[in-house]
Amino acid sequence: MDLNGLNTVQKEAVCAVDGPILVVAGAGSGKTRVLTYRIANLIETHDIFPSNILAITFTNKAASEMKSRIESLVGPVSNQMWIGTFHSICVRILRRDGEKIGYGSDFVIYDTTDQKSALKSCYKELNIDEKMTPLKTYQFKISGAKNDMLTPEAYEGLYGGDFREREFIKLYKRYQAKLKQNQAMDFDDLLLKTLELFQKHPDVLQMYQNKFKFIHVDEYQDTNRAQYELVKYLSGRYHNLFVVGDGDQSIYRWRGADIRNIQEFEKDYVGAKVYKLEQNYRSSQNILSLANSVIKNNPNRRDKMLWTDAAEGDKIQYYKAYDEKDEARNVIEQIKKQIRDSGYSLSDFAILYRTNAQSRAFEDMFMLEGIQYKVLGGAKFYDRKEIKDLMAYLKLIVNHQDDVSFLRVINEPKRSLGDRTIEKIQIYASANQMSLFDACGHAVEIEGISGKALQNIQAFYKMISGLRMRLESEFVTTLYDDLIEQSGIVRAYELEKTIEADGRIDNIYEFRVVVEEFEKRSENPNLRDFLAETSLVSDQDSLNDSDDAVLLMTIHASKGLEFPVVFLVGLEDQLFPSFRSMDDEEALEEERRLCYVGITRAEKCLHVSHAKNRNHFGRYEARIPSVFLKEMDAQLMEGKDGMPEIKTYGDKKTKTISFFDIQTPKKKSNLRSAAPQRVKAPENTAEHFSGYKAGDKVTHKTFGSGMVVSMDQAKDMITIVFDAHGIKKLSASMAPLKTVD
DNA sequence: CACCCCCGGTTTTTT
DNA sequence: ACCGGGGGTG
Repeated sequence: MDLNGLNTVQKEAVCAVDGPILVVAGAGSGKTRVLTYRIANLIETHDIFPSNILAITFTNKAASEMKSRIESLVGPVSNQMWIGTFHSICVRILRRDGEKIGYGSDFVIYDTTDQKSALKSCYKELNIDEKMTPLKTYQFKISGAKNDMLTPEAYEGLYGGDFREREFIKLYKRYQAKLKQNQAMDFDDLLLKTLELFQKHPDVLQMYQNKFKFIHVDEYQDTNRAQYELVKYLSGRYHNLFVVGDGDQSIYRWRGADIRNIQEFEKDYVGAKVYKLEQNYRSSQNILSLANSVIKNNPNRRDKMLWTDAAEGDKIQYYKAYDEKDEARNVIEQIKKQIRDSGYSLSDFAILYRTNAQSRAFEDMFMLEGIQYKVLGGAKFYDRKEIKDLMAYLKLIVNHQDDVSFLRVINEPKRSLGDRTIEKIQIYASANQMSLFDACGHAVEIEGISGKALQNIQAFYKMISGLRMRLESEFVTTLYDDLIEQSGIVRAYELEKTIEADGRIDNIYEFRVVVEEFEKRSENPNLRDFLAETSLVSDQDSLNDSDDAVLLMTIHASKGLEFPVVFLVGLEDQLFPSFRSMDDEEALEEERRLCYVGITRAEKCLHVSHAKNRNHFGRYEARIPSVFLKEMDAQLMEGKDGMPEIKTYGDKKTKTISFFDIQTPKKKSNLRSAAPQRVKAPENTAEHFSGYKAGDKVTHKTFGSGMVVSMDQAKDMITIVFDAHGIKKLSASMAPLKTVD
């Protein structure tokens, strides 16, 4: 194996074979290279069977890229190895052995919309009022419980004593029962049910433990508790676990990711070896320095300092826009200028923003100028009504227990089957313990259904059953064609004769291309796998290198990607950082990491901008610049208006690391040796902790009086319940707190 | 009983 | 863009 293309640390990490290994990989430090070479090296130098290797990536796109890179190094034997996202690997495991925990191999996956529909039925059955508690509230709460790995029963054990939780517990139980009855799992269930399978069936677990002698996890900083446990289980026999990640790029706390998983890896896995990749191969010196000037404001981080051999590069281009239209106009002006002067092409540019809604202004302007662009995420193709309807049809064909999909399509297109008729079917189904679809097979017996309604129900039943019978023997594309023909969905849109309906028809045929591509690519194409794959696509998966278009996406969606020129836009208070992170230290730190991720996507040139005014929910509002702009080192920036004026009204001057501090390896090593002492010295904060204990009454400058609930000395965090502001987590050493006697 | 039109509220980030 | 509710029509 030729490892000459790797630097010393990369080589060391690649060549370390046994035991737990953590690779702390800063942005752009070549972690994908390390992962691929490590796996290729296992196969080629150490004669490990590819079937004994598991690799977990963050997106399906990353998985297929890694797959083809490994294949180019070791050849097609690599097909034997398992590589995919946590969710897709769990699906694979559950298809095989799910029946041991009550799920057949034809279970379907519910996305957030399906989840809402299922919840809505539960609301109805339990007489819960949507106006009192919006669906979303309980939807988040269920996901939160699942992120903490709490089944309804476990949740009840913990909180059952609280009468305010009773409704939720009832709902959560009903929801899980409904999913099982429908033979459906939501995203969180894919992980939890796999864990349940491992817990209840040690033989299954053992089989996988023996199989996966070498396990790899990318983006380990964004694993949640369930994923952590899965990895722990799977690596339980051989302990050959190779994880790669960067605490500074942890941006999914809100969906349960726990940064402690990476921070405490060495504690969790005794004898772990740690390698730090600190040389950046992606960005210019200026971009890197800017990133460092922002991220260093996070108090709780692992010591790490990225450096590069690259030249200083262009200064960061700063622009203060009048409003969001002016911001978009400037971006386009800059793109045109750089294409003209520096020979870039459209696909070299990416526009990164905090929220999907921000894409609008840019899209309008690109459209006006006739410039090719592509928006990742946001109003997704798969979110269109007609695509969701077709997906629901396909799910119902695969799994006729799926009442949620049934309800979605029974009267789409219109079959004169309204609320009353469906209610009658529901009553019959629940009285006879069968699915809504099966009840349609007994439609003649249902009282009050006759005439046209009866005929339509029977026709629907016949159509779906007919398609189901051909599931094994027919091409997926043939089934799809027959479905759109027999369901009459296209015909109904044709009759509308509107531009809107024509657009929907186009989408239906575009979706056929997706089916076709799946069929070509799969070894054993079947509808079940098509649905799973389609349900688990991420934004990045739709990325196509051959398109020459400017890319627009959220910073979250840009994770793991890189672009020659990046526009980081909308750097405004309340927007980025988000207004939701204002009261919460940890959330603010996560926003800062997000900013760091955005900056480090850029290779050669970075533009940052904010608008003084912005249309927000239809209101034109004055905006103030983001605290992150304040933290950026002004010496690295230039702009039309000279230096960003915001630097002058910062309340306290933040120390800026000028790029001289990290430019030479000498200085770098100073920083590296100095910092661990800071991290390893909780004594510094111990006095603050000795001042507090749980139950202490305290006052806070802003939040008023409250009581200490708990403390986390390692993280310097203290949790307090304030009388007027609820629970807050604060920095114990920094927060303006006083004890009250 | 089903269907259509109109109107208003909705958006942090996502597998 | 999509959904729900309200109200009118057939």
